[in-house]
Amino acid sequence: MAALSADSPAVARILAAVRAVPRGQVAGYGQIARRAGLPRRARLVARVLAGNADPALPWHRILRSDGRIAFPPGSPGFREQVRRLRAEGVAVENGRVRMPRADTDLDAALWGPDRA
DNA sequence: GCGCTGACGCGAT
DNA sequence: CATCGCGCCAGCG
Repeated sequence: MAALSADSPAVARILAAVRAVPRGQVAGYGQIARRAGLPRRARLVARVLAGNADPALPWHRILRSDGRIAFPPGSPGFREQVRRLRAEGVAVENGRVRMPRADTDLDAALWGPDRA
């Protein structure tokens, strides 16, 4: 059967975290894992997405922590992801996306919102 | 049971 | 800012 237990609570949380990413926005694998309550499981997130069968799942909004597309440049998955992101208005340059910093909140807390 | 591989992450160079 | 190397976890031969 499924390599990954689709009914596993961990997997369910991961999928939920992925679906929680708003349209036109992106998130990192590690970020998703963290939101799912599974720190250090970024690779697990990747594996879950690889095995997903839900066309409604916004898997294309998931990128590496540095904003880079996880697929090898030029590969089918790569092009498809770029295509979907651009369709949502996300600027993709050279296979990468400007990430709004995972810790903007912390930065604001330390330096102040008007510091920028 | 062991070792390789991968849609990862982060610090060091 | 681009690369390299090492660490982490889970699936598969």
